[in-house]
Amino acid sequence: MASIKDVAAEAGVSVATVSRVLNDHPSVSADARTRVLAAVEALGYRPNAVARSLRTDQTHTLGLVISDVMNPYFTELARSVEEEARALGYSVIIGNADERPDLQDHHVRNLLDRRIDGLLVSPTDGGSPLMLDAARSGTPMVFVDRWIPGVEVPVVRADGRAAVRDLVAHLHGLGHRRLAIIAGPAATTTGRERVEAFREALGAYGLDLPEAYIGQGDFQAESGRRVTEGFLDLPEPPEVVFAADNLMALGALDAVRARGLHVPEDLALAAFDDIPWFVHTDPPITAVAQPTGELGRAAVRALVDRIEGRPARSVTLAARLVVRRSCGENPAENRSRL
Amino acid sequence: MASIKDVAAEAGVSVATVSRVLNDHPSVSADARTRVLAAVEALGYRPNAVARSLRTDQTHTLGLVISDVMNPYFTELARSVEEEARALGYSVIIGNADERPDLQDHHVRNLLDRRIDGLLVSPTDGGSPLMLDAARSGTPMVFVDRWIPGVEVPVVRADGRAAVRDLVAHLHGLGHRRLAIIAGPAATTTGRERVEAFREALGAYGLDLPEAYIGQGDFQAESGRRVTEGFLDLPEPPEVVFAADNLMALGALDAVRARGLHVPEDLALAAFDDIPWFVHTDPPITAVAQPTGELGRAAVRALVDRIEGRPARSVTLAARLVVRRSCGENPAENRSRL
DNA sequence: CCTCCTCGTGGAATCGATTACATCGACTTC
DNA sequence: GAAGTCGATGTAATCGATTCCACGAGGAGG
Repeated sequence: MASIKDVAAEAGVSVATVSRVLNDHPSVSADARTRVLAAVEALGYRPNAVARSLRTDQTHTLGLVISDVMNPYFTELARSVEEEARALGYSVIIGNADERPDLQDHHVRNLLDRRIDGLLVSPTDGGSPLMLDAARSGTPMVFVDRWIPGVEVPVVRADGRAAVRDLVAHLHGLGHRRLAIIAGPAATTTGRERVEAFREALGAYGLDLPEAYIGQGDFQAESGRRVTEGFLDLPEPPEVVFAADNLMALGALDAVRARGLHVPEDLALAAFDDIPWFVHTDPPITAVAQPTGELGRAAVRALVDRIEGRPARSVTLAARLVVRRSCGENPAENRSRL
Repeated sequence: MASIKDVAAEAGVSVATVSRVLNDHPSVSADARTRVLAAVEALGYRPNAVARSLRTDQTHTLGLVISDVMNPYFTELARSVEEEARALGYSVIIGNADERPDLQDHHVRNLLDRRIDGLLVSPTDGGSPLMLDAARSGTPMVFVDRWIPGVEVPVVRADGRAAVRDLVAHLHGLGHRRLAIIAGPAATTTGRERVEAFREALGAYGLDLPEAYIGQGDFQAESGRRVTEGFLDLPEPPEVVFAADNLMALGALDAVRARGLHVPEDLALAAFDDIPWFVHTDPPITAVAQPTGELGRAAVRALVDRIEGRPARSVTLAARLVVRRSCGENPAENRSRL
């Protein structure tokens, strides 16, 4: 592969001049510029990004470590992150932690070794020593979706509180009184917050959330299935199950169906995170929708602000309720909604 | 951030010795080794992967350019690619082409500039000059899922021919005679092949595939919807629609439902590519399942073989039919299948 | 005892870029 | 006409690693 020296030789100038042309530095004669450009063209020269990064100490690369690529929510997040990053002149390297702290650490270390300019993380757990180090050591960092309390890092996330209140109002309006939740891991902020928001919203209607109605999931479909089976085995099963993410909702749907029961007649179902597939399930699933694309874009903007020396602010966007048919039909409510 | 010089100073040895310890070169005294290791620990030193890559001309990184990350098939492929690569000591940088040739080129160029060790591509189109160049220029390369005919690059893919025959047998057994297909872009191999396999299988039953029953899609949901509407508007609409990928099947489902019609009573539906969500749609969708994970792993193994100087072979794995309820029920067939 | 290996080690070149500094000619300005 | 300025260019240092080569010490073999 041709290097800058080959180009310099071909154009009959020094490597410094070639570099100047390539980085369009002002003081290069028109003549030299055209000769260099011609040589570049002739040799099919492309600058070596590795060498450039070593010298400039910038990789123009962002690292994104997410908890689970197979989860459509994170897929969409990753996509919007890459789009915005590209628009700002950065590439993105994605690391999939698969909800495993050890894998998360592996990716963080790998990205740090590659000297990425900044790190976007949706932490799987409460914060490994490595992550805390990274945050302190000065690598620009932004948390997205989930975060680690007590760490001085901007957070970009959605607040589901209001939407969960709307959801509970919807459920209450449909006559449901025994509401259960499939929670996410307590080690994650989203895992804890969603339970809290749910409990708080129930409180507003004089309902409480008994221990038996809090199932411990791990954001994967299988746990949704397991927890739902537990609920159905209760002497007094809940009337509604609220899954704290989309995959666990899927598992819940499975569990209900496996018993020959139906949603919403036998058990109503709602989920946190809206995804395109929820329109097509049987029945379509009512969900709390996060502004996923906007989250990804805002996170990248915040991170690039930090990288380029501007102050980065935390951002919180509102989630909203999308009513479909999985909790039952109410003639008074808007039912044209898909 | 500490460099190898700092470690050398701290340990009282030369940088050469530090490097030897780090790459466990045999001729280093036990004493020097422990002193270096202690210094590494004390300084929290991590080798700079950028510098290392510049010197060794290896990045231990694979590039993966896929057509559409939001498509669950490719998400799963990407996941298995990353897993296998990690097991073999490589990282993966994913580029999402979004079915756009210009974006595909952008990513290929970017990855080449970063001097990745090898490239895994599922080409969006028939082959841009850039891609052909890359293939010729010696960068190890492997095509996965889709490929470009006439280019000397190993291909790892699934052969759906037998499964499509099984599908047509299934449909024929259910009494369907008017079968239509929503094809993928003619620029892609999978787009063309699936139509061919379908036509061939129909031929075996004395059925043919009229032009009117071949709808041109682009592997995105919206095109599935549009084509299906076209089919439904035909004077003699088909009894079955076979979508050449999962997203177009989703669009087809939408279109049917939007007219107040039902699958499979009014129109049967089958898809190429099986995904977890097909179990949960209404009705569950019959699909040709590719061994996606195995494809990803085989592709990585082939690519790493090429990178490390071993010969790489093309691999073709068989797809299989998964019967669900979207084509109608047949008492004679296995219906316990989800 | 001398020679020849082997082992452990350090010095320095190298990878491919960027960039500070020096140089040189031409032009302005008094 | 001398001094200073400015634009275009080249030389060489530099980034952080790896690795070739040289060198000295110590042991084996004759």
